[in-house]
Amino acid sequence: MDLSPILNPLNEAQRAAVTAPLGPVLVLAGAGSGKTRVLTHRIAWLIQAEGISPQGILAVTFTNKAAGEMRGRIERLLGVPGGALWIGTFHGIAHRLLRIHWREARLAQGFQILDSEDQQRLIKKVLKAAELDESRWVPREVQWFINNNKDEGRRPEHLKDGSDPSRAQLIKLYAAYEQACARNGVVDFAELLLRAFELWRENAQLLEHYRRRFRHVLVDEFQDTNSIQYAWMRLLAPPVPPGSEADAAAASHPFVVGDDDQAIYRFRGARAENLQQFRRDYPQARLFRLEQNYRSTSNILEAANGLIAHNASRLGKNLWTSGARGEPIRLYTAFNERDEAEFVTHRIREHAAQGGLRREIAVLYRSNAQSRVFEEAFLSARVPYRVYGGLRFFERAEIKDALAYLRLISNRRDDASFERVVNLPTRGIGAKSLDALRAAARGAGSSLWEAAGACIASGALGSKAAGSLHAFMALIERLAASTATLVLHEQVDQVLKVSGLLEHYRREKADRGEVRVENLEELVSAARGFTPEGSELSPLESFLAHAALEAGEGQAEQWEDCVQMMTLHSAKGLEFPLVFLAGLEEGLFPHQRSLGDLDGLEEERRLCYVGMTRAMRQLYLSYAEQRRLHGIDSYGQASRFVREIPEGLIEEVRPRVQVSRPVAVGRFRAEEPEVAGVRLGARVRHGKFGDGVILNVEGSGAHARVQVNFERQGTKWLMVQYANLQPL
DNA sequence: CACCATCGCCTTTTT
DNA sequence: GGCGATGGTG
Repeated sequence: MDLSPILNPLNEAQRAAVTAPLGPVLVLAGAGSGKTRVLTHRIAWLIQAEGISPQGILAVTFTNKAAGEMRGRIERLLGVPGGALWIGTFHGIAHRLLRIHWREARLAQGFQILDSEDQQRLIKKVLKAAELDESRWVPREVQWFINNNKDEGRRPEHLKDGSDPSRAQLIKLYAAYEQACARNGVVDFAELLLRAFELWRENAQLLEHYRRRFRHVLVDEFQDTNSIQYAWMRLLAPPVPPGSEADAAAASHPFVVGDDDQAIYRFRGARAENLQQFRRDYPQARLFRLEQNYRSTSNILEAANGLIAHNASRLGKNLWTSGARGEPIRLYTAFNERDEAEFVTHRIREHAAQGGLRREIAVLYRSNAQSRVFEEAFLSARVPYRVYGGLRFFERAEIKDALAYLRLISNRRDDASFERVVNLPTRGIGAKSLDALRAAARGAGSSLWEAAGACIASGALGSKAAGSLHAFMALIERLAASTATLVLHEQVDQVLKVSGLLEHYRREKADRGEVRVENLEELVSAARGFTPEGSELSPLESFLAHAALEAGEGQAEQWEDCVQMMTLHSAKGLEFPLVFLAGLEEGLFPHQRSLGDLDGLEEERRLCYVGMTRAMRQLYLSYAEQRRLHGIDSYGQASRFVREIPEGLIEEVRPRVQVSRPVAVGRFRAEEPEVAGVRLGARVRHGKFGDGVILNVEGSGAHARVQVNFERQGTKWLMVQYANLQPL
């Protein structure tokens, strides 16, 4: 067999990792060092050189995008379809297992998946049922508590309240939420993982089956695994205790690849320590380091190295490149966020004018909300762009409405879907009737659907409401029966029409409704283009699971040459010749919420590192001195990350004033504030409130307002015009 | 019960 | 700026 296509493109370190003898392997791979290449070539190597069947290989990634890419690369490498390989995200693979073994996992057949919004809705319902005040028990926090415990593998019965009454309440809520999920036949993201773990832990035979089948488990982005994912992998590929070499032939061979400097998912329970844990659990593991970067110029790499060196908790490595020094990193200090967007637009047009492709360009930002200003600028300058993430297709309200009908058709017990559409379009089933239904369902421990049937039969509802409800139930039953024989997209189409949903949105006010109708039509074509996989599910069920697991990227148009816009998180694993890293301001990036804690700050720094190392040839950094966010203006300072980049690598771009040394902290334009003494951070005296410090400035001229933190009175918003502030 | 206007709240990142 | 809760009106 000719192995040269597998081995030739590799450098020495890569080749060593790819051809490592069977046994546990840990690859520490820096940004741009060919991590994905090593993973895919290892798989090809296993198949072609070691003679491993593709069926015996399980490859796990974190995003659907990465999974798709890996499958494509392997197919190209081997020249055959990689259908037999199990490649997917942790969630996707867990889902696949649970579909096959729903009985053993004690799940409902045809269980459905909650996305985080669905989960939050359900939590709100649980709170309501428990008659708890949402201001005291914030749904987000309850959600966090539940998910966090699931990510650590803890069920309510494992938790101790430590005689803390509010903790005790949270534990109760967790338990109540679990019951609600079971009643409704639904499963959230964290549950997929935990359930798949418990499935194996509690079914020795099943586990044995999969251990025999998947001798080769490859995990990408290992620094982003959480406790339960690690435990799951360890269960599948258990460490061989020293001295039991006799079993070596039957051993599993985990091959994990990661980079502690790119750990950016701590907020959802990821534990970068799993890299070290792996070395402790698999002491015989071979360690490979990939430190040669093939992506970026040395300027960019040095800057990124310099930045990340400010993190204390690192395994440590030194990325190097033999490539050219390249152009300096450019820093643009924008007047405000619109100026920032215009600057970027301008540079993009220059790039295009010189024959560059727009798809070579990425605009990266910390949070999705920042995309809007760029979109507006690109729109008016007619720069084609594509936004990744943000409001995704399957997360749109009208799509979720349609999916709720479909879910109800495939599972009557899905209360969340029931509530969502029982009165949409309005059919005379109001809050009162619903209250009665909920009470009945709670009393009987049944689903809303069952309670509805019972209430109609017992005459517990008014005759009008009972009639409407009956009509609704008949509609669902009719749809279920009449569409059962249709192909998927006709099924979806029928549901949209017969339910009245399409008509409802058609009648909605002008443009808003129009977009929604278009989206609903898009849903039909999505269904048309959908190929169900696996035989455990009906096409409809399969489609619904797909909708939850893969929220679907926004408007595609992949063939068009577009500027790529995305958050730093979704940029991981990608590379672009030209990168704009925007919004580098204290409070925005690093984000306000991480300023207080060191671990959070280090994660933000890694995020910045990830962003910088996406750039191949050119990197632009920018920040705005004034930014309007959530409707209010505030003044910002350059992010500390800018200052942490070694001097001499950055060149400041200043169309108005030439300043050589960048980023003096706390500097403001002299001409900006129009009222004397009204500057951020200035001390002022007020006739009534006493002395204070200016925290924020909003508006200008006669409408200018300032937020002042008074020593005695706390913070207040004042009209500059009337406040008569004395600068101190 | 439906519809509309208003107010007050929050606001990171993803499967 | 966007959402849900709330309250008033038809």
